[in-house]
Amino acid sequence: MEKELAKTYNPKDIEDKLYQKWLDKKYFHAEVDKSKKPFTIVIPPPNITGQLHMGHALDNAMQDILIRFKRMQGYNALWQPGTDHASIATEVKIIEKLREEGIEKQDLGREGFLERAWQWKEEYGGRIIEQLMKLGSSCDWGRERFTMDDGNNHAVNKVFVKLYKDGYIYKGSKIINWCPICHTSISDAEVEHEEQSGHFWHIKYPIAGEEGYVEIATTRPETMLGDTAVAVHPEDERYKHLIGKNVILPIMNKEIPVVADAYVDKEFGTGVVKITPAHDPNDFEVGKRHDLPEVNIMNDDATINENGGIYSGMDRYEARKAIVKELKEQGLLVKVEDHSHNVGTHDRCHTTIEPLVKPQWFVKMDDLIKPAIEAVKSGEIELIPHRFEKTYFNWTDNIRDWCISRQLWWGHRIPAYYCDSCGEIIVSEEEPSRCHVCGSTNFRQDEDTLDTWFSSALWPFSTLGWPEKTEELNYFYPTDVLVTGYDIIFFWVIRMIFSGYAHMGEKPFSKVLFHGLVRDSEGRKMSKSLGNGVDPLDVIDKYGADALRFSLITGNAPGNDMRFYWEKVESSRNFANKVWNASRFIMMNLEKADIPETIDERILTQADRWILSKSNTLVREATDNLETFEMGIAAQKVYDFIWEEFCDWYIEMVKPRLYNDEDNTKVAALWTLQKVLTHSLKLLHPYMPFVTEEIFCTLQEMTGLKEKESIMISSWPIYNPDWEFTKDTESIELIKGAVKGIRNVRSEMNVPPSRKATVIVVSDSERIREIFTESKVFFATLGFASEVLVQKDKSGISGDAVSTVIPSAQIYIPFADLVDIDKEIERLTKEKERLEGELKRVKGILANPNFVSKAPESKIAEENAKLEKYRDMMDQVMERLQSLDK
RNA sequence: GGAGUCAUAGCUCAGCUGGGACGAGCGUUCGCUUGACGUGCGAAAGGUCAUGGGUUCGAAUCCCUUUGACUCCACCA
Repeated sequence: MEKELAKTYNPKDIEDKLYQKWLDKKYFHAEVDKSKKPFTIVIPPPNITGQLHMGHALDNAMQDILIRFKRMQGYNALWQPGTDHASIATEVKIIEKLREEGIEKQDLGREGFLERAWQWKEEYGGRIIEQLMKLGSSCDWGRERFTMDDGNNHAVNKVFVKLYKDGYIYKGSKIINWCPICHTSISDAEVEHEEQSGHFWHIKYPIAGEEGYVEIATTRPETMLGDTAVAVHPEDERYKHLIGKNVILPIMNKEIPVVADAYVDKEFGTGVVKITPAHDPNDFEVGKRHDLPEVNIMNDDATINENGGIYSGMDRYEARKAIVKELKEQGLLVKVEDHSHNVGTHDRCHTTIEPLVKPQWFVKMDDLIKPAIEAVKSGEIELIPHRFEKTYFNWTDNIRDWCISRQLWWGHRIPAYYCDSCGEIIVSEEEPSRCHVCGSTNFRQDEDTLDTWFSSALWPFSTLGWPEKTEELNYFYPTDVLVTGYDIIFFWVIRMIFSGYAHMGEKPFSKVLFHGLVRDSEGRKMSKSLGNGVDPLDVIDKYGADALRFSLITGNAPGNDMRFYWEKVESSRNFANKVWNASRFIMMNLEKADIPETIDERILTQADRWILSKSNTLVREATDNLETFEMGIAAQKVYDFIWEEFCDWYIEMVKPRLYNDEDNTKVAALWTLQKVLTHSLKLLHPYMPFVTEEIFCTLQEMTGLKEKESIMISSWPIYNPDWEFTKDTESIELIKGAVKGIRNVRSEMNVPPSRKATVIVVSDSERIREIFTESKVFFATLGFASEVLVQKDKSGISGDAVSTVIPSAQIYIPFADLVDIDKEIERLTKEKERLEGELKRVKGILANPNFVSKAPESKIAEENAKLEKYRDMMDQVMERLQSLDK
């Protein structure tokens, strides 16, 4: 034997070696080949600042499973990899690092900062890729892309200019979400709403020129510095008389009008609302409707600016306190109530966002989104599981314009240029040479960069070469499946879909497969602050990538969150070890024999045909499950088959034949072992690529059967209709039942395997007797029988035997000295009661005229067969009980 | 205020389009140096499928109610 497998499976010995081999052989590489059907997945590009976490591990394991499966099926499978510049996340990290060196971002200036950022990218950008490799990901690394590489920059600029020219991108002063810590605007999708307990301050605003006042209630008293009106509902009888009059804004001592607007809820608060158009999205709208001035009272760091009078320079919360204090002193504070309300925070830093009016760039969404809605509605794009369609439509139906400008440096700089002399805005891919209005040649490029999702929205086609008309684009686009977490439906999935239609005229992918979050063992989100994260690399180090992958995709339904358990990884590792050892055993036997590629199928035994049949069914089912993305179910079936049917039953059944050189069916056993093992390894390969590859290669070397030099390029097993051996399957299931019965009896009586005994099978059916006669040998190894007698009647069986009943046969084991008649009666009585229950159920259902008339025929036949079976068993139990009674 | 998910063995979860829960892993109990594997083998205990209704010959599975847990969306000051 050239190669030998170690006694226990050690992933560390083989994983890196095999991955390197795959890379060297370029198995991951896909070339355009019109003779083959493409299957394409684009990776959700991980962040360059990122460390591999469990979410990545799950996401990539799923993609790798699909890609490997399709590759083996003969598709030209491309898994397109790459990384994301992740503008704000990266910029924040770089700023943190600079601070450690005592440097502020501003000190470096834009150029200097970007230099550092690229350095960072060079240093860390490759790390996450190496980590993905550890998982076994079969990405076509030669095609790796980055959202800020030249091609992507080109794509981004082209899209921006095109959308601008077509009127979909505009610049406008609107109220946006401002993060006072990150000093940038953020989109609605980046705002997280947190329930916070706060207060409701009731404040008097005196009516100008007359006695009295109105009482308003607010959660943010500091914004009153920027109030430019108060509003009441037009139909509110209490305040109708005030409409058109003025009130005096306390502290600022300025007159502001009372306007009528239906936005005001009469029932809520006092029914009078202060209007601060520059600092509240609703008020902004009201302000627009009533043509109110917008008074901005805040700086970018959320301190009060010069418009805030004496509060100028104070932080927003400091100012709040001071203002409340002042109102109290002036007797204008009516009361303070506790109040819990939703506060918008930045999803990155969790700072309370500040709505501010600022000039920003937006994408007009109402028309662009239409094809994206239609695609999912019509089923052209399928979301799996379907329930996410509701989430999807919830967002698309309430779509708002997308704020795409960010006040950051790391990212795609907006390709808009301002003429120095006349201020004309020129949007173009290249810096313009002269102004088309005034002829000036001096321009200033817009300082802002684009939302990081602007470039990722183009990912499915930009990575394939767009805007160039590459043959890759032509061949691999649209891609087949997108695999991602449900948490980025709004950020990414929707934007890719509308972008695909807008720029390619076609969907970016046909299916989106969503998975959930990987939580810790207590169900909490894994997070840095909790310190409960589990590093996938640690898991790989301890148990291997195969075990990690397997444990992540089994035992949970698609789209559901799951918990991480070390125990589960361990059990997956044990499974890998099981496969390893079964293979080792098979190879130990194969090496001494010469197995032909095909054999005369007439020498196959019942057991051989049974396992071939089972394995054949498994091929069909596991393939079907994978086709419908039920990976966990497919994996579970492969696991059950290998461990139970193949290892615990078939291999054990076949041992006597292997140890007996005289047995002329030995070659059939070896042939079957090899065949079924190969099929099993292939079915398992997408989940456990490393262990299956190692075994497959060793097996090939040993047997000299050179199918392929790697399992990952071998062909996926195909269902063979000639291997449906129904009769043999029934026979073996009967034998299994008998063996189980014997083991049960022995175990209950505490008879150790070392004590052999005669097994007597009694059946009046000739067919049953034949089955048992052919399979006598199994009882020796599996049921610890010294000899097996198969007979028609009970002659020679005395009362002091224990027995077990299976359909159409009775099995006796004469343990003369051990038999405790009372115990035997007790056992049989228990069995009798069980059968009585079954019979009652079956008889009941068959006696129901509605069932008999309405249920499908097959179901009725099934129930009739059961009835017969239970009756037969019952007869035997009763007979046995009577014989013991004497 | 909308929407969604979950509630099945001690624990974590599977159970697809309705047809007996031979459910899975871990854990528990008992027994095994069976010539691949103790990361193993065999046997066993353990569930009125949250609640109350409905549809059906038949419901863990479909519909509604209630309770409890979670998540997402949302401009009620």
